[in-house]
Amino acid sequence: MNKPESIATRGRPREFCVDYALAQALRVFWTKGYEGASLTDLTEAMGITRPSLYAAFGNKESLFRKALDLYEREKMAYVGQALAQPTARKVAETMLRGAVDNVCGGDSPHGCMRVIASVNCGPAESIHDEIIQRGNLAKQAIIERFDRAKAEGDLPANINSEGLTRVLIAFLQGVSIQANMEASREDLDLLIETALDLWPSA
Amino acid sequence: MNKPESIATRGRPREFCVDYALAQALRVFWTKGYEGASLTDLTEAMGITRPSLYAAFGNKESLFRKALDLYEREKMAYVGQALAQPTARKVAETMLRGAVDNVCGGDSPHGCMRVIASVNCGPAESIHDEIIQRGNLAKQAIIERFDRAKAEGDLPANINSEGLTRVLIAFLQGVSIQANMEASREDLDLLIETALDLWPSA
DNA sequence: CTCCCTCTGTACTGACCGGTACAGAAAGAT
DNA sequence: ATCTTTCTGTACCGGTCAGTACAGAGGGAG
Repeated sequence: MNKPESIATRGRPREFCVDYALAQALRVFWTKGYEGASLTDLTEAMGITRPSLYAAFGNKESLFRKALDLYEREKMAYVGQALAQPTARKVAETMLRGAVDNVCGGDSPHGCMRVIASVNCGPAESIHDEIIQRGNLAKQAIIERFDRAKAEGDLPANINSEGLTRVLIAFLQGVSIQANMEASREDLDLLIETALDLWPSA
Repeated sequence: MNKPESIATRGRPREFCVDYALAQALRVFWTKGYEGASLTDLTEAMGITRPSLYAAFGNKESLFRKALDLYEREKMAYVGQALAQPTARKVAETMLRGAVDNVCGGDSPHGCMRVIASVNCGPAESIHDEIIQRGNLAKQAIIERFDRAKAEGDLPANINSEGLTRVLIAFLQGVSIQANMEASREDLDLLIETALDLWPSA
């Protein structure tokens, strides 16, 4: 896993695996946020030196973006699965359980990387903006899914889709923040079970 | 407001008002978090020099603790008011409206200082721990209030008090995070109105 | 007035930050 | 073998961080 992928190129071949290094960088950013992760933290975790990092990933900010891409691709697959569920309740349930799994998963750090990074991005304003933008895309997708659910009759017609979406997102953010505040898996399960008890029925 | 309080002491009198300076420090910590607030940010906002800051407040961490005390004393008074409401629904409503007011209040920054600081405290682990501890105190108070509500019959008996408390806290954290992600007051009002629609009735 | 005490601003410390210049090493190309 | 290209590690850059040494200023006490 930690070896090059060697696609026959010129010059001295890279001595580390870019994907593995990126995965390690993701772990660091995930636990410490953007500002909290220093280049020393990153290079030590990735097992490479500073110039190698800059040659392979550009700079800290573009490394973070690549790590965020990886995070959304691998760790937030449950969002897509959730949207594909047949009912609004199943959408919420899949998303909430996915969030808890994501946050409690074995050696994984605590909290959602997007939430952590949005608060902890420091002076890198563009990162904050990008996270907001990505979040708004997801929010829109959920709103449209709930609109469809209302049309299909598995959500009461008097429900405000955007309001319910913001509530669901608040639950997800609650999972993230409470996990970051040392809530156990049982605590988080209790949170989402109670949340699902409150969820509107058709 | 920016003048000393002069309680007749020996030595050269302090030339600034400690309370005013602390209020300014609170604004900086609130907007930037613990790590994000540099001593330069703080001293400029407080209108004093570094040695004055250290003489009056100890160091950055103890200044933060004093600012956090001030925050909880002045900006989170609505929590106590909420707990004194006659019904569980009123408790939740008062708390949610207070949170939105707190986060949207005029020149005030965005997001709850405790949420921001808990994520953004960096290597100062003791601050993280202290915030968790203070949060747990509030959580326990809410749990007990909901237990009382169940005994008084204004909350269904089959409700799990701790679960409902975690849900309410998740709503509050959602208000904070979504405010930090540039949600408008209308957005936050929509969030809490929908949340209150879901709130259990007796 | 002189002594003492505490605050004031200037100017500094060592450590760390993100980022890079440079020389050498390792591969393909010729 | 030599050239070119790209990666490697060392050692450094200027800037900023939290924190402080020091001398002077301004007050009460004697």
